[in-house]
Amino acid sequence: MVRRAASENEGPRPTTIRDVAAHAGVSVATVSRILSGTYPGAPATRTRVLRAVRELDYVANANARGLAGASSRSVAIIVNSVVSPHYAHVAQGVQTQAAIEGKLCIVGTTGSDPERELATVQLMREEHAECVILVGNVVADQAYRDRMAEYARALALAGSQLVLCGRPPLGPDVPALVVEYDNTGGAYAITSHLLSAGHDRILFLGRRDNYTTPESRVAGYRKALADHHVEHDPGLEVEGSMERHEGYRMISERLAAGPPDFTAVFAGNDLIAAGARQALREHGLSIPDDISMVGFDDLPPAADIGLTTVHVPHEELGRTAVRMALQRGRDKSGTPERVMLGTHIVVRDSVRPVVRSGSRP
Amino acid sequence: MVRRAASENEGPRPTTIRDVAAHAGVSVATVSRILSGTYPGAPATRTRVLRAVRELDYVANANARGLAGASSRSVAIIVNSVVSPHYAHVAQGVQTQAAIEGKLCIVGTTGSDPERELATVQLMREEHAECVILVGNVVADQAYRDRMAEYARALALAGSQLVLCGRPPLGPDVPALVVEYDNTGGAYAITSHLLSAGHDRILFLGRRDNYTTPESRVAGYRKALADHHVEHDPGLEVEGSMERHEGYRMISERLAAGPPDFTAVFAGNDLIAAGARQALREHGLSIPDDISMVGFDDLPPAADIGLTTVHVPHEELGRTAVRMALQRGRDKSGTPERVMLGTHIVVRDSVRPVVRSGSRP
DNA sequence: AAGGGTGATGAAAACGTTTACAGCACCGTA
DNA sequence: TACGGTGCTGTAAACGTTTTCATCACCCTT
Repeated sequence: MVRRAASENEGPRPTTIRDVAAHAGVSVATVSRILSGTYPGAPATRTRVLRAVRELDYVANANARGLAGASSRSVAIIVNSVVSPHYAHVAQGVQTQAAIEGKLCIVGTTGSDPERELATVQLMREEHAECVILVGNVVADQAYRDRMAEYARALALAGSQLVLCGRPPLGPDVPALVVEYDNTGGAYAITSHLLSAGHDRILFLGRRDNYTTPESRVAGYRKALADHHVEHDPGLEVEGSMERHEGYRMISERLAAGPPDFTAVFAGNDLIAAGARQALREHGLSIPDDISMVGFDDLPPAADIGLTTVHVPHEELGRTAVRMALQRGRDKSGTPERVMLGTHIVVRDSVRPVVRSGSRP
Repeated sequence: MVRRAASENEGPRPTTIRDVAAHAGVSVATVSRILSGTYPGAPATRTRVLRAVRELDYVANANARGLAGASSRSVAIIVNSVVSPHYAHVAQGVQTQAAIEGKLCIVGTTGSDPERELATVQLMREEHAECVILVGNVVADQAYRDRMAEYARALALAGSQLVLCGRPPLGPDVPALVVEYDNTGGAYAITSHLLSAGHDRILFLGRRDNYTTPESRVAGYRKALADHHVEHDPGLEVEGSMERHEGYRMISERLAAGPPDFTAVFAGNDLIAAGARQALREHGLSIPDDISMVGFDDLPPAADIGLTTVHVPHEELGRTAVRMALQRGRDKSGTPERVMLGTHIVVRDSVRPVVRSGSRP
């Protein structure tokens, strides 16, 4: 808040809409109207204004614009971490769509810390973004649902729209949009792929109860077993989180306890697969000759190691989230509140048919 | 801009500082002062205000705050793409430091399109972030320098601070900060590592003139050769961009032309290394038994394929950029304008000493 | 030629903060 | 007891837009 006397020139200040108006010989209202595209305006005036804008290198002040009630020019996304490939791809999708719509993207990271998540949501509330996209796998208990419902209402009050991305819906009376992808279907399909190749001892890596994503994947795995009339051995479901070193640990511990009692591995995601693969190799087991393996996500490591996996439309998730939110901002009624995107298998080279010893005497 | 009659209640509206003031029985000025921490205030008042904030679930309006002249609460970063690991890690560093300082992070992506870069910078100018961090490798011509200088001045005028991250400085009179890392030093060190193992035919993959990053890496490579008195064969420098498929292409084309005339490969970055490795394998050459290989960046693919490489402090780049910019915002004079972070070799398992045929008759 | 409509423009009131300035009570000192 | 000082607090003026409402000029119809 620097006071400036007319005579005392303390350096240039940014150009305002008033400068543009003066330079073009019109009122600020006219400039505002022409720039926001609300109003065609007389061609002559229009030209003069645009020239003034160019000559003065004017850009609007987003704060003033937001304050005066115009719709915000930004969307927000909250993720655990930007370096994790899944989040990075979703963020990329959000970015892309935001750029197409001429909007900016605000990113917040939580490091899976609920405390920081709350703090970030508060910051987003301050910012009045058009929507806040919350992405990622979470604990699916009641406390979580309550917290999300609270976020949704607070954000709605601030003029934002909460979008849950890859999370389950909260309930009918919570003002939140949901974009999911088909975890269960993908897991079902790829488990069937293994079963068709004759594998009936499939080790599932990365079970984690109460976490929505691994839970859905396990569900697809079990359903496929059941539909193929293969007995379900709970001992084949190994608990662990969705990280590379966890995949390494799970296989190492298992093989330390004895020789493999499985012919195929279904890794909860590609990172786990990469870690598991390394552990298998260190035990002299190669993929796919000794053990078949599939993953989930179809992220960079998968192509590198020739992994058959389930493709998840990461970027499309982000883009859809933005599209839905903005469309809903325009037309409150006609837009769906929930969308589920499909997943599909990508076949590479990590699965071999089972050779049954003694089947050909 | 909805008009509200006192009687006609059209749904709740977000709490403002006025509501808080009324609820606590003080003036808005007092609330503002206490919340911004400018002023201690009387303990009793303080308590009352904070309670009112809690009870009404008040969060400040960032637009109003920004407009009224308070320093912005956000930093901005512009990258080519969020999914590219290098950018993702820098962005993560920016995120982390921003969160520590209680600030939000605005991210823009350009897809290496100068047009979009300009548009993004304009959006950032509108946003009045405290700093705008521009990261990435670029064409190092005069047009680029002019454009950057223009950005720097425009942003400075809008109250922002331009920070160039991993780019060379622009000149003394341009208001920009620079955070670099030692490309040449790292390339020198890892080339020396290969030379010490007896390799004197080292294929450099990913030369690209006028691009700052590969240029610096080639420079380190050449300097190491010279210092070790190894003749420099320009035919060993292969042109290509910094992508995985380019590494694949470069090796494939070379091997299609004849048997390898090199014993080691210095890939311009880890992605090139991954692609090159795949091409070598498809020609029946394995690493490190047949060919030694080193990379640059120390990003995820490197650990997976056991690649000896140069570690780049990606996250630290981002954090340093934010720290420098904010510090400079506080204390205009005392802070440096340019910082160079060190790089160092990470030895894994992709280099073997040369076995000279005939050296032991 | 008068009247009604239409389209472009301007004046001014918001939006929700921060902050300069002024006021006011209270305390310790002269 | 009067007086300057010291802390708190309130009043009100910015900040730069958008938007409502009013005005004005002009053209088409009758």
